[in-house]
Amino acid sequence: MPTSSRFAVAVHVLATITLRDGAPARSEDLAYTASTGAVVIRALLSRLNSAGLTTSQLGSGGGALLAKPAEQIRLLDVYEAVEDTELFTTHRTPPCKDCAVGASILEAMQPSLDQARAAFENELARVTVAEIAAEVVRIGHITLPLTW
Amino acid sequence: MPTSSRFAVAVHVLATITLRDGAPARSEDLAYTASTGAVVIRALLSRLNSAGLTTSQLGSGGGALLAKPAEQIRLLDVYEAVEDTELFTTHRTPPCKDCAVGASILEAMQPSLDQARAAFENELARVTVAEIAAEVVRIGHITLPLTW
DNA sequence: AAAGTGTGTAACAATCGCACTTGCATACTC
DNA sequence: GAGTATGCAAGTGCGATTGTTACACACTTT
Repeated sequence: MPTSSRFAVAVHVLATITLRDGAPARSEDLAYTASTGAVVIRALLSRLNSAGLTTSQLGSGGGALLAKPAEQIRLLDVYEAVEDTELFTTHRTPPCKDCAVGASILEAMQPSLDQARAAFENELARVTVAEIAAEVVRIGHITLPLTW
Repeated sequence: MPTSSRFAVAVHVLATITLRDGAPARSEDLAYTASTGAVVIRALLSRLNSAGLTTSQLGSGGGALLAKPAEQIRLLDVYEAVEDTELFTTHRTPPCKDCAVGASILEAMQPSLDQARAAFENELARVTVAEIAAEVVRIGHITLPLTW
């Protein structure tokens, strides 16, 4: 039930773009700070674009930009844009329908799992990319605007 | 990230043992209701044994038993006994320490991630195996004691 | 004590998703 | 038009999960 590293990297990328304050961020530069490859970042940005969180400018001087203010991007939005898998994985092959327990175990568990997921998502909805970016500035004593 | 079905299967197994009401459950039978192999179940039970949730009886008529009342086994206990990975996965290779954002992004995110995880775990701590087993009985109109 | 039963564990194959890399087409800016 | 940056396809490597076979060990029953 773990997340991929995409979520953490996506938050990293979005915080970085936020602190660029309007200057486009190239995928190659983003890849450098995130210690990964430019193609990985572009795949990530492709998901963020589809979710309406970022846009991309082609050509010289281009790069990634936020599609809306960082204050309006919640970590939950990032999570949903980037994660494919469900928080809870059930039986690889469905349980035996002819067994007393197997026939209803999934239905019996579902409300509890849904509540756990809801609590999880509520917390991610309470934090924005802007707040993460502010924390980065506070912790790292960064002087804005961010170059690299 | 590849996700594990162990948690769902473990709850299934524990609920089944609960409804057996003291009669040992063989790994082979547990494997049948869970639509998997006996060795998979035994590996699962090995973890549950180590966590003090179940015990095993060898020999003829043997099988798995609860180590304590089902009312005292929380879903959180099962989760911790069975899941290896962290809820959030961070960068595969740590972010660039020489970059303004890379140097502090993990520290900046951590409080938020911890809160989400805590909320998630709190919900799992509120439900017991006994309650799941009772739900199975209610939904499936099962007549106790459970045979197979 | 001997036979039968069930667990515990090791070793190996198969599968799947993630991450990385290369290469190239496409689109935009200067 | 030259240069730059994204978008995407294809193939590799890796690790975790799951499934399978095999076998040693321990306990119960007769």
